[in-house]
Amino acid sequence: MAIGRPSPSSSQTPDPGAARRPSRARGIPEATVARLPLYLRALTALSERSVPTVSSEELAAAAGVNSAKLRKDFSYLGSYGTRGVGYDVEYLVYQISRELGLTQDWPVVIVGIGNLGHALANYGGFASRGFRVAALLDADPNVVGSTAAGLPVRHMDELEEIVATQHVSIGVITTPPGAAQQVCDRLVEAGVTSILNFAPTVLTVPDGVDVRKVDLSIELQILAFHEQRKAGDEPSAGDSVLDRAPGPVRAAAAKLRRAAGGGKAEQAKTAPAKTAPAAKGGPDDDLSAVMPA
Amino acid sequence: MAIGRPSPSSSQTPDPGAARRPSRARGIPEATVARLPLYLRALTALSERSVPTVSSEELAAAAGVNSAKLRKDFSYLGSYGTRGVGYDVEYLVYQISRELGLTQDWPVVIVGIGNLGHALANYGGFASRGFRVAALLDADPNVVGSTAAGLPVRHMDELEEIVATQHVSIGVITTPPGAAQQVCDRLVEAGVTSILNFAPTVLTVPDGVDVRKVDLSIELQILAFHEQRKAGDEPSAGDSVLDRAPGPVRAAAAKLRRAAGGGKAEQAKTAPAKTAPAAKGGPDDDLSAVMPA
DNA sequence: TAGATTGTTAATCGATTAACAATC
DNA sequence: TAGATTGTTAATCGATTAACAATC
Repeated sequence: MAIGRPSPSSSQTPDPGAARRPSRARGIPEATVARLPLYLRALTALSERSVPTVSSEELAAAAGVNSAKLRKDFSYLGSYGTRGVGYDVEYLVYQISRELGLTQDWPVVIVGIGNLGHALANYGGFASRGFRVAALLDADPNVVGSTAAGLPVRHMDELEEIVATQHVSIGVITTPPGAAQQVCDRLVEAGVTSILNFAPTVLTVPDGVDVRKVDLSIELQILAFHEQRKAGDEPSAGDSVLDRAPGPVRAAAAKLRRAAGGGKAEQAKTAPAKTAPAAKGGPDDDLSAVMPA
Repeated sequence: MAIGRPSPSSSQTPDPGAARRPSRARGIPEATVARLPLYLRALTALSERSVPTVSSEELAAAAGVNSAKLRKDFSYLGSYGTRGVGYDVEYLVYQISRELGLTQDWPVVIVGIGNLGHALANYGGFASRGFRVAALLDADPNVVGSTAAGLPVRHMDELEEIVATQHVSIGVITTPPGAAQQVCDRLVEAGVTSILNFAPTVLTVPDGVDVRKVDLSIELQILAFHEQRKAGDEPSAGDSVLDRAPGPVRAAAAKLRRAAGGGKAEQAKTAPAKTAPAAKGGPDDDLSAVMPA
């Protein structure tokens, strides 16, 4: 039960782009890339406090990782530290910023200005690091024309022109799930090659387009999984004696359950009736009939 | 870490293995747990279309993963498929739901009712799968008393009572970063053991408490990293000939740069002047002086 | 039965970590 | 110099994937 579970990729993105990209751009591992923003944030805080240098130990603590990992991560960027001394804060801020591409301007469009779109438009961290909201877009005539975060909401029809003239390469999708793929297609068609998806849908994109997703409900479900196991009386699924039984016993047990037909539905009271071919027992079935006492 | 909440699954069979179970709950890999919600979503869609069975190939496509991975994932749960046929949709929906703990009710508190808190309170996916907003909380007297998503915003002072009486074990933090750790401490003290953090801060929690974070600005920075490399005109950092040079050459180059003192600032125009001890050149320095043509 | 598809194996790949030589 | 701390190595761990025997 690791504390923090600073989820190497809280990103929760199975990185759809990674497969076809020259495996790892520049040889920097994805896991390392995902941590660079964390280091940068910690370094920025140190910088604001005018701290001149920091050791891997201190910086790692601030970023919530261990120091060996941090040093390994930095080793992919180059040798930016000084043995016996540590890292120069300002210098490292600059190097990581540059590595992440934050020394340039990234115009972004947000599509779907509902509650979440509003929240994102107002998000301070947006503008802070090179990202700039180029436009807010919505398909709903009732929303178009209103303002959010001081910007007018424009109609989807303007998408192509905005992307082209403002050189937008990053799009944020905050539409309802039903509209997400369609919006995604249109963004890609217009020239956007990186998409941050807040809609709970799997997006299909052509090669060369990166998608990352942020999914509240998935995060909550992962928490629930672990929470369920803290409570003490865990469901026994998959942890029954069956799991530790030798192969032949398991096979025999499965066969018996199949023959019996309805054992599972009995035990798991709210389970749907099993009518289809896959009606096999899971490992949490009552196996008292076939297991030695 | 044990908290006083009703046993979530008291109807389950006793678990003889619980006592000696290793830390990783049930031996299901984290990566697999993180994908279960994805499978569940795809299965739910199939269920709504009354599709009775699905093959690993079809389901994998719908979830955006490859089928070998899906079958491996499912193998951790048990044998819920039928060779030659596939998986029973309804049955699998139930099994995964139960595995994730979604067959029980999860009351959740949201702390910090700004734009994002509002958005989350209104988020449909929240209620859909066992999660229920038990309370909205804020410290600002101007916000307290207003309503969001039909619920009254209550004062932080009520936190402890709400958590205790409603058996809340999951908290969502949508406060400004400066308040996040303090709010987190208070949630933990009150008995919350799972936290979903939207504030851009690293939270420190005691053992037994899980934290997951959702961080827009980190996601954007990761996209920017990859985007930068698509553009074609990559910065040369870390990709210079130096990286491919043999050790001795690198060492010599570093030494020379150190002696020269200001080489880097020249080349990287916006780099901060290097004044501190760690003022070494990075791999993108101009090395023409020491590298063979 | 013949065809289809699962569940599992084993090879591979990538990420983490402790330890320590290099070196400031 | 002596102490401190990096950068790197190597061991380990965990995740992915293709392939295929088992079996419906």
